[in-house]
Amino acid sequence: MGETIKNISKEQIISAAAKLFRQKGYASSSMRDIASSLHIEAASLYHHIKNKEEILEIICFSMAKRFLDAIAEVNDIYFNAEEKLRKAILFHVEIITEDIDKSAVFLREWRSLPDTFLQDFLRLRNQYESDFTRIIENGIEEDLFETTDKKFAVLSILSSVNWINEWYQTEGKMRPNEIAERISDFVMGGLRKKLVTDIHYRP
Amino acid sequence: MGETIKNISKEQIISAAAKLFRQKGYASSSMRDIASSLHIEAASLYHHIKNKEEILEIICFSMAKRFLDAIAEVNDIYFNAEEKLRKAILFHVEIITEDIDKSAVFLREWRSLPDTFLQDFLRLRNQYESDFTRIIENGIEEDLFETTDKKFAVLSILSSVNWINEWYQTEGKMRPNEIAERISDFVMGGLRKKLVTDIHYRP
DNA sequence: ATGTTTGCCTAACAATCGTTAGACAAAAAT
DNA sequence: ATTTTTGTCTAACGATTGTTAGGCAAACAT
Repeated sequence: MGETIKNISKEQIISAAAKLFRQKGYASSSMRDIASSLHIEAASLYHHIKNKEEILEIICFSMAKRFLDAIAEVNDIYFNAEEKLRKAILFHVEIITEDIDKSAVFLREWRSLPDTFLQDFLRLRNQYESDFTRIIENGIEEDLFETTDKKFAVLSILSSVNWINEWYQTEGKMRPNEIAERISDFVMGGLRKKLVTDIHYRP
Repeated sequence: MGETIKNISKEQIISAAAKLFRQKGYASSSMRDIASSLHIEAASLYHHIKNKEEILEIICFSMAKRFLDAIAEVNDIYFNAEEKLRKAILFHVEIITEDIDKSAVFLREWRSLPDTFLQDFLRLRNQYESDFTRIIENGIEEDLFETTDKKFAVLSILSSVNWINEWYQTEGKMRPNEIAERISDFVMGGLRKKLVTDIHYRP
């Protein structure tokens, strides 16, 4: 018969699970589904992982870490608020497009985390949001941005960036930096041609 | 003992289900969960509905109809593209805030629809998107809007509007029309103070 | 060469799932 | 007054769930 040893790694299990979780959702993906996508039996998974919830935890928290590390880097390096915002958006898009499966799980399936982990997770998510908000605040202080409601602006920006997870395809022709640029342009106010200030515009 | 007849309506079942589907997701909400939230037994549900999937179908398609009717009304009544866009956003926000449970299911849980219904559902969703896109196109023709990528603008707008489902609370102080106004303002380019044209700005 | 560890397997478990059958009482229709 | 319909119930079904126990062969350590 075939080899009995296939040496599946923990990372392979996580990736296979993420792919399924994205397609069918966490609750609808069984351990047998995950196992058979790796051509092993469900019981074999437990040699590598504690249980099903651990898989979800690892995906959600590793992605959270990536996002938080990215925005920390932005705040370390750049000073100008617009540069910061553009770079933050670029990093965000890059992280999402680098692994659409895991980022889909991060964005959608975190609700299935057990209660204690859910609280930690939401803390991290709030941290990320407030780091983003800080950038907008910087922009306002620098007299670059103008917005009535910071919180609102951040949520609009993040929702736009997160939405790319719904339609992005690796085979697609649009590269992450193109996507990030278009979102940035749009966010910076690209849609409307005539602003109030344009009333005074003289070429 | 107590009354044996409670006369639960189909709509009560749908609402109770929507509430649970929002909290725990479709797959993680059992028929017994739905039943016990109505103080009846699971088997009793089947006097009112065909099966579990039917509940999801009804929620998803009734919400889809609301959204499509709303944007059809916008296109019937208004002519100016900015008015259209603002009204379309207002209706969208109103529909979402009117029933956060059902709209959450519409936005998140449609993936669990059986294949045939899923295709119909996505057709309706694309219809809505292209109705929205048409408004942006109108705006460009009217020389009101300026955007490199229409599809992109629409997706950004819709994602921003849909995101309110994540944080909106009925008890919150913000009314739907306030929310719609802020989103509209933001979308119309409220964030950035200094545009390229502002280089030439002379007060 | 021998013993230990690793990585898979088969088999089974209790729990829970959606759903159906059939009984029974209240309400409505005749 | 009798029949029919309606809305619930209890009980059970087969399937599937996450998980555990225990076996066995390959790989590794000594």
